[in-house]
Amino acid sequence: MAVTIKDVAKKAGVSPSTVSRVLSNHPRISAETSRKVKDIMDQLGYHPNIMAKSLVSKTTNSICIMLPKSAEELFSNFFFMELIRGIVTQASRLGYDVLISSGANEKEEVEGVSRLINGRRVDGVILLYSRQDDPVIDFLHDNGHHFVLIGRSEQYPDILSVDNDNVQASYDATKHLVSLGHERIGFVSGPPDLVVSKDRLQGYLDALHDSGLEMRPEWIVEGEFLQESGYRAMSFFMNLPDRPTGLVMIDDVVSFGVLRGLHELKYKVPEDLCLVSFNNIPLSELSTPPLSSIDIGIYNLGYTASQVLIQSIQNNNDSSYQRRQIIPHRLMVRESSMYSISKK
Amino acid sequence: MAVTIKDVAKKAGVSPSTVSRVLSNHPRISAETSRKVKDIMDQLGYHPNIMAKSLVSKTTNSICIMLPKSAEELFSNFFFMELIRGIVTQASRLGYDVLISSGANEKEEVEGVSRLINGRRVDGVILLYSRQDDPVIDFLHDNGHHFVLIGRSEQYPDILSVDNDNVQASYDATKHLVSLGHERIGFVSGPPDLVVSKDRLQGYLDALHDSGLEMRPEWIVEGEFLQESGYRAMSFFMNLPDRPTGLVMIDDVVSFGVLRGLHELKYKVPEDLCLVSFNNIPLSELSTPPLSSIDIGIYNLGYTASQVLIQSIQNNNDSSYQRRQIIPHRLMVRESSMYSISKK
DNA sequence: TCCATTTGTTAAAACGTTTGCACGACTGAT
DNA sequence: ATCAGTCGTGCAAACGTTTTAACAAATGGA
Repeated sequence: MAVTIKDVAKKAGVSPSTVSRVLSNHPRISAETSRKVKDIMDQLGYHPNIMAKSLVSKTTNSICIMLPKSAEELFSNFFFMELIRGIVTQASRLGYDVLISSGANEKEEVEGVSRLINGRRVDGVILLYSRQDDPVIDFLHDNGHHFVLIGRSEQYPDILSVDNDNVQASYDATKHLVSLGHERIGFVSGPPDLVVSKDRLQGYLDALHDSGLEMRPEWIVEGEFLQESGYRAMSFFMNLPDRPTGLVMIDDVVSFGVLRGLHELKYKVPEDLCLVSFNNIPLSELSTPPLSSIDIGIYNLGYTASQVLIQSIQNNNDSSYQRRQIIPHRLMVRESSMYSISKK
Repeated sequence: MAVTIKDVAKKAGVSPSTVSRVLSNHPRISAETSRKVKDIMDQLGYHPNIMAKSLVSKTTNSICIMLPKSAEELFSNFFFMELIRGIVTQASRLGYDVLISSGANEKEEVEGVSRLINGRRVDGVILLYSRQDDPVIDFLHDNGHHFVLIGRSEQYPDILSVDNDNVQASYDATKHLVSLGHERIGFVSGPPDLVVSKDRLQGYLDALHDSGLEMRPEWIVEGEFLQESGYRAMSFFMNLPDRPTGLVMIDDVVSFGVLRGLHELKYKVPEDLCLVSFNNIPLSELSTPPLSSIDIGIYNLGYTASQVLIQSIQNNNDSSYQRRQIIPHRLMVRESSMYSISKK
């Protein structure tokens, strides 16, 4: 019923092979034949059957995104949506389709990816974030599949990855507060099994150390990427006898929780507490007060991940491409951190 | 190199057909053979080639989401992410994969969908929102493809769709303000070419009419689903000689713009202006003050869309399933609208 | 005991492409 | 005129499945 390459061939009076060659711009096809076949193709409304093509070429021209089970909890939705936009845009530009896979738990995640990869439905996988020990990474790595990690893996430092320099970014954020005269600076971290939490904590520690500032364990709290975490952290900090005057936070959403709590308790930002956080989601510009935040180039992360993955697929890994791409970050200074501490 | 059905067959000492039948639980396969073949399958690590399967079965077990060009502008990111989660979850439960398609403009959108549908890569399409005249809908409808619209089409009232009763929802929101004694109620709408804008405007008008309240053209403004729109609407309203005391807004993000503007101008919410909006994104609970909002069940919209589409694909449309599914909404009353007007 | 049915399996065709090989028709240098 | 090379095209095999038709063996009712 659907029009196939044979229908086109018959009507054009050529062989199916010729039609196929027209399709792929084979050099040894005469301009005349090419034009004639092409005419017939859109006259009949021909569309190549992608499945048949994949079957013989052993390549699917599609990649998949593994959406972690807890996408709704980790980071903000903006983060994922923006990442997906970047991925889809570049993939589509390079002629690749994007599939979304997910799973309710790690086992399902591996099964899903395995089905797609082993079933030859996708050529490669993009992993959206990096847990400390990720069975999906194990699976992909051990079986030699193409994949790229958005983030960093401690276990496999040599896999393809796209990441920010989170240590440096956090260093910058902390130094920004230091430069304003803050000497008591706290840190609100994320789940400890995420590499990004470790890196950002490290940058904070480095900055304190380089600035000759005191590091106090009670000024460091862990949480989730949720407003509640920020809220809790805030009330913890504000009840401390010797509380910090500045805070670096792992994610904007967490900061919103802090902001909300401070507002409820009638504290003033930035006068009572200066805030700097990460990710620079659009709402951080619109909170009261607007939030200083590190822009990590989310779209760019996704875009580059597509780029790198597809490059790797097409060159079958033997490219001289950088194994690890670093997307630049940039501190956006806004009102929430615009308050200098005068040294006494 | 990859293990195929033939490898399994050879090792098990049966024919490929038998292996295939084991795979599909054919009734006329002996329990013994079945077990033996299954053993060999996971001994060899066999995974069926989905492409080959699709080629002969003429069905792909995947659907695609058409992500509109302006996903980043329309509605909030939360909206899309939540929709996608709902879609992917239910699709995966029903054994379907989900592809994301997008395009920089309407022409590219049609091309993308056409390539996927005509190239037999997907069995159906989910459209994420409804413009007044959408060439993608025309294409899918005219060629008899399976698709479901999240939203409503005025042009094709009989297509499969999943939607809220936006007229009623907006009616409820407006009536809520009326019940608090408000008599001067404004409305901030979205782009006029979106059906959802029309419906919500209609509900607002109906409610005013049923309550015997005055409708003033200057109390209705159009905008985008952006904070800026809310900001602009706010300053327009507040400069009116006879300004409204309550506002119904098409989207939470717009409300944030309004909130921000009011805060800058030192107006108080809800005392100076009561606000009710739509979509109930998580942040609306966390704004200052928390925002009254209509929860439209976004996840449910996506979930149901998958359900309906796949049902339609599998029954080839001749099901007795409702053509149009309505997802219930619910007004979440919060501080932004908790202020009664005493009639003078 | 015989025929009809059921049961378990196989051979082969089909799905719609791509591609290596072959081959005839030119071209142009000898 | 011959030969080597190039050009344009076709044949047929291959990709990994599913499925129809066929068939041998087992079963069982008369």
